[in-house]
Amino acid sequence: MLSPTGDTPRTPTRVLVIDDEPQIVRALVINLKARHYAVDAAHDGATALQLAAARHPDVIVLDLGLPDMDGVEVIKGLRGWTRVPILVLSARHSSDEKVEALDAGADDYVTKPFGMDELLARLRAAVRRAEPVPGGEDEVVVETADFTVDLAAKKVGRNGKDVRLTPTEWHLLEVLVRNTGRLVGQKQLLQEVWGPSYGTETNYLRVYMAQLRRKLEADPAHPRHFITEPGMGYRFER
Amino acid sequence: MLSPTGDTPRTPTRVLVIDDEPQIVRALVINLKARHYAVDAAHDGATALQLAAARHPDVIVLDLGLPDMDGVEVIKGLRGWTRVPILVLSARHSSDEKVEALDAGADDYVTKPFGMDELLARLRAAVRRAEPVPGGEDEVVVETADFTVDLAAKKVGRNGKDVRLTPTEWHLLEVLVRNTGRLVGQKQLLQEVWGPSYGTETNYLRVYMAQLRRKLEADPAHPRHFITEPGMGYRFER
DNA sequence: TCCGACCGTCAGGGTTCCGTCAAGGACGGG
DNA sequence: CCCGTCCTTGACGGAACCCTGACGGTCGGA
Repeated sequence: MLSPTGDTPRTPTRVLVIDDEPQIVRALVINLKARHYAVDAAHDGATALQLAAARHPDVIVLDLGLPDMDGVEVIKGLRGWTRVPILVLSARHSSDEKVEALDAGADDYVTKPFGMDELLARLRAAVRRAEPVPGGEDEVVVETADFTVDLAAKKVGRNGKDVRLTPTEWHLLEVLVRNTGRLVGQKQLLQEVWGPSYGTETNYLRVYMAQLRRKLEADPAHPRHFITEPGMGYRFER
Repeated sequence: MLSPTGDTPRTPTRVLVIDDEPQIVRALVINLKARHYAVDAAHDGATALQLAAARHPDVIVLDLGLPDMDGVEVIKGLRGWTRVPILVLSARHSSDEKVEALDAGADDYVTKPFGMDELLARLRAAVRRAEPVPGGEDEVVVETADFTVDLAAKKVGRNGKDVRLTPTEWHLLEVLVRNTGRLVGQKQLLQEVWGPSYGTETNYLRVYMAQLRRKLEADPAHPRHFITEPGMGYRFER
C-alpha cells in the first residue's frame, strides 16, 4: 500500500509522545525510532504544548492522565491552532471520556493496556490521512521565475542548486507558499511559525523575511515574490 | 474528497452503513437518522461498493464480516478511487485483524459490542477530519466592470494589475463590499473601521472614500460604484 | 441673492511600521 | 572545550500611513 514503515522516507515522520509514565514513553520511543520515526517526548501538558509549537510534529500521541493539566485541555490547546492528528491514550474505558476527548478534537482513542502493533497501525492510519492527495489538486512543487519550492521534499532550488534554509526560514516559507496569492496576516504568520503564544513580535518576521528574500529573491532590495503589505502582513506571489 | 457533486452548503452528512446483521443496521440507522444524518445501508460487499460509487457518502461504517467478500477487500476496493473516511466494525478483537484493516486504508476500528455514543463520537471525528479547512478556499470574489475584489485573499485587481490598498482603505472597502447594494450609514462605517468610540468624524470617511475612488473608479470625479448618499452614508454598487 | 450644510480635494506633520545590521545567547557536534 | 549554526533582541534610518485643518464647490431653503 502506501509507505507503512519500512521504505526510505524523504523526511522522517515526527511524532510527539506525551505521557507521564516513563515505561510507556520508553516503549513507544523505542518502537517508533526502530521504525524510523523522529520522536519527541513530554511528560506534562505544558511542555507538550510548547514542544508541539516548537517542533511541529506530524502526529501526536497523548496520554490523558497528565500531572499538570486535564488531557482534554491539552487537546483544545492544540486544536486552537493546528489540525495535526492526535491519538489519545487512556486507562479509562468509560464511554464518556472517549466521547469528550474525540469531540474536543482527538482523532483516535486507544485504551490501555494497548497492543503495540495496533497502536502503530492506528498511528500509520492517522498519518496517512493527513498526507496531501498524491496525484491530486494540491500542488507539491511551486515554481517561480527565480526559484522552486518542493513542499513534499522540503527542498528549495535556485539556479539548479539547492538552497539551504534553517528550520524557521522553512516554516515561514511553507506557510506563505501554502497561501500563494493570499495575504497572510502577521499575527497568523507568527502563530503558525512560532506558536500560538506569539502574535506581536513582528521583528521576528522582519528578520526572517529579510533572510528569505536574501536567499531567494533575485533582487532582495526589490522583492517580486515576497511582498509586504504594510500594516497587514505578507503575500507570496509566484 | 467532500461534496463530489455540486450541492448546497447545508446538506446533511451522508453515511453508508455496511453490515449483514439486521439488528445492528437498524440500531445504527435509527441513531443516525435521529441526529440528522442521511443514511444508506448495504448488507453485502458488492452492494456496498455500488452504493458508495452511486451516492458518494461522506463517511462509511463497515462491518468486516460480510457474507460475500472479505471486508479488507471492500476497503481496498473503496480506496482505489476515494479517500472517504471508513470506520470499521468487527467482532474480532485480534490485533492482526485490526492492523490489516487499518493498513488497507481504514480510518478507525471499533470492536463489537460497541457503545453507540462512542461510535457516534468516532464518526464525528472522522467527518470533522475530512472537512475542508475552515478559512480555506472560499473564493469570495466580487467583480465590477472596473475592478475585482477578492475578500479571502485580500486582493484588489484593476486592468489585470494588483492595486495596493492601505489597511484602512481595505477595511473600508471590505465593509462596503460585504453590504453590496445596501446603504451603510456613516456612523456604522466609522465604528466598523475605526472602532466603536468613533461616530462623528465624517471627515475620515471623506478622505478615505476619495482615496478608494481614486484607486478604483474609472472616473473618480463621477463614481459609479462608490455612491454617496448625502446626509446618510455610502453605498457600494457593482 | 445670501447662507448654511454637506461633500470632495489637497498637502503637511506626526506617528507607526518596515528593512537592515550587529551583537549576544542557546544548542549541538566534533 | 571550542566552534559553528541558529534564534533572539535591540537600535536606527527611512518609508508608508493616518490624522488634521483648510479651502472650494454644490445644493436647497430662507
